[in-house]
Amino acid sequence: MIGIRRLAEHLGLSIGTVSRALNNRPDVNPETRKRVLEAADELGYVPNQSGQSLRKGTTNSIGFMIQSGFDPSSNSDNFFLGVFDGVQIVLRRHNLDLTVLPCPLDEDPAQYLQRMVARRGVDAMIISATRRVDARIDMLIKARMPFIALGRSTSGSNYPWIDLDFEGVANVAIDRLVARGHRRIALGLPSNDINLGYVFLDGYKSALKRHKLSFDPSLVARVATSEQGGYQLTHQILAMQPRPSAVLLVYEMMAIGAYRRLNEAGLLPGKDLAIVTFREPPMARFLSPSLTCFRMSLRDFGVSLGESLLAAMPDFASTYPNGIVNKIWPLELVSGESDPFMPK
Amino acid sequence: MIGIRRLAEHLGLSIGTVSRALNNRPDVNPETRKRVLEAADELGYVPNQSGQSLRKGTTNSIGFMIQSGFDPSSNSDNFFLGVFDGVQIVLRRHNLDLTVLPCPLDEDPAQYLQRMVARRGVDAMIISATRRVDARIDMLIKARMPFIALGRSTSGSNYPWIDLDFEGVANVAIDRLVARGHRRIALGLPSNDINLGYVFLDGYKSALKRHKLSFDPSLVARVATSEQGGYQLTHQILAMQPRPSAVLLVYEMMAIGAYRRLNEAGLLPGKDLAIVTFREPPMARFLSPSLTCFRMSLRDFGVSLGESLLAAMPDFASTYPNGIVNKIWPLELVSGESDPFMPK
DNA sequence: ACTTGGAGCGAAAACGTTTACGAGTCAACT
DNA sequence: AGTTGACTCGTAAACGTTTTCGCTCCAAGT
Repeated sequence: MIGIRRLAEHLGLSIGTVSRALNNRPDVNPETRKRVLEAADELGYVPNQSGQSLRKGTTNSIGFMIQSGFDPSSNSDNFFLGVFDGVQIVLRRHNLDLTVLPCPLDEDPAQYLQRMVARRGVDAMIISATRRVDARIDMLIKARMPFIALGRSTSGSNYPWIDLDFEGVANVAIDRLVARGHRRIALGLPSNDINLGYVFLDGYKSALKRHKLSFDPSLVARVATSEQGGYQLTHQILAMQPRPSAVLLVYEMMAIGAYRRLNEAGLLPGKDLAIVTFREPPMARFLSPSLTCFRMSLRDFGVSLGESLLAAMPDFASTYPNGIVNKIWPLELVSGESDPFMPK
Repeated sequence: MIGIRRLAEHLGLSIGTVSRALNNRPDVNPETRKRVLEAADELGYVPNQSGQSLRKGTTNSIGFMIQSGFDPSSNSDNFFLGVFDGVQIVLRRHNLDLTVLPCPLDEDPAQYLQRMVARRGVDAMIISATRRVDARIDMLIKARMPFIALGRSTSGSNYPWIDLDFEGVANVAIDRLVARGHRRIALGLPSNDINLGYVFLDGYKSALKRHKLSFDPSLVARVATSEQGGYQLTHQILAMQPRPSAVLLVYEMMAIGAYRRLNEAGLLPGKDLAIVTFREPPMARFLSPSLTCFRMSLRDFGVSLGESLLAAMPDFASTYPNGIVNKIWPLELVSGESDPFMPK
């Protein structure tokens, strides 16, 4: 493993000059710079991460915190793998590396993040699964660590975030259901403190209002964001009098549970209960009837996430001069057969 | 952000003593050690990662390389998230952190790994999606970086790996299919160089041999490890004369495609073609008929992975004195309805 | 009383970089 | 001819730790 010292000796130069050559400083002869770069390549010199960041106070890597383990509220498909890819497209352009930090299931997310931030192992942070009140946000602001949150929160005041368009989706979904004759539309929300539950509810309410339908709190259920939750929710719906004719689900896995409960009762999704789900589950097209849901490009989303993060980092403020950006990511309707026109 | 220097000043001690106190060295008064620890806690001192690893040559963090992006041959989110959790259970016991390194889709995995290793940002590596001949293995050996591979390979000679029991699964599956009357059993393998394809084929062959069935190469197809691949494979099977009565698929997503192709042809999985799949897809129970497949505990697997890695690290050889360990992880049959007894 | 030894601590070097500063050379200008 | 400035490059300090070495102090042994 070769260091800058041996590289300099090999070239007959001082380590200072070699360093400047490698870092594209102006005050080095183009001739020598070329020699240095060639030698570095030949000897396989790679700067030592620790030495570099100790001196510079910067690590050239970005942390992406996720929760590890089987959290049923996590997405069912390759959501993160897709997003990582988009983020990296942006980061690689600036020689930044992405390191994913999976918070163990049994550790408090804020404490885990605290540890990671204090170690100074990353220059900036992406946090996911944002809670309605999320201690991590105040913490990051206080620690002056640039970050972006994947999801809005009521914590903090003015910080960068990017979120999916839950309100838009709720509105489009309700519009569609109403147009198809539905009036009593149930809503399945997550039972935990994930903020999207609140935003989704807002969209649901405002859409109802536009259609001059009254809001009935008994139609809103907060259940586990899993197949189990969907099963249980559908069980409740079947017992309601009068029974809702449609249900809007925020998590795709819930739809699977809903299908199962209906099948068990000898009922048909789309016939006895219309179902619309938020994000497209990977098995959407293999469900029968096909599920009406919403679709997004994970890679594009990741790219946008990366760019918004860089805009929040002082070192890149010149290339991404947007400052603090808050963005709402749109989704596209995938029309299925799980919510046909209501039979008379 | 407070460093050891200011911590020492605050205590009226030298930084050497403070460091020794924090690191549980013997030559420090228990009284002062207590004072130091309390002050560190109070002032929120956390050692600077870069300084520490520059001096010690060790980073206290383990890298887990995965492929980011939508590589259908890679496992899904849920697989890795589950494994991460298990790995961390072990690592946290030794104050090690897990950092996941997602290799961008468009970068050569070996080069990416090279970069990560040369930067000295991690003490050891876990690599996944092992190829039959995998440049990463020789590279890691040459760089003297402790590692474990998730999957066997023909590269290298004696290195730690842990792999799923593909041969066992293939044998159990074939036994079951044969017992149910099937004689012409097709096999769906990945088209890329992932090693499991070869191992799985070996298991398939040896099982056939045990049952004194001849091996027919025209029955094994190498297709994309995706739903598309399964669709295409089933398409081929339907055109065969005589048509195989069963198919054994190595990737769960293939089963989805198989179901779809059969449905399109007006045929029924399990009736017109028996289907058995390797690993349980998350939607296994919602397929109709339910899929016969194999199940494993991701967390337990992760724990074993973590322990085997530690055994390969010189610093932990005393606590995990197994040396280089190669392990085959068993899976459990989940009996479904997709491969019933063959009708006469 | 003198040595021995251990316990506890401070001083300083070292890890691999980057960068501020200064020194040297040489051409161009006054 | 002397001054100026641009262009290269070397020197050395600094980043925050850990660890080796040696020093002091004091108790215990001779």
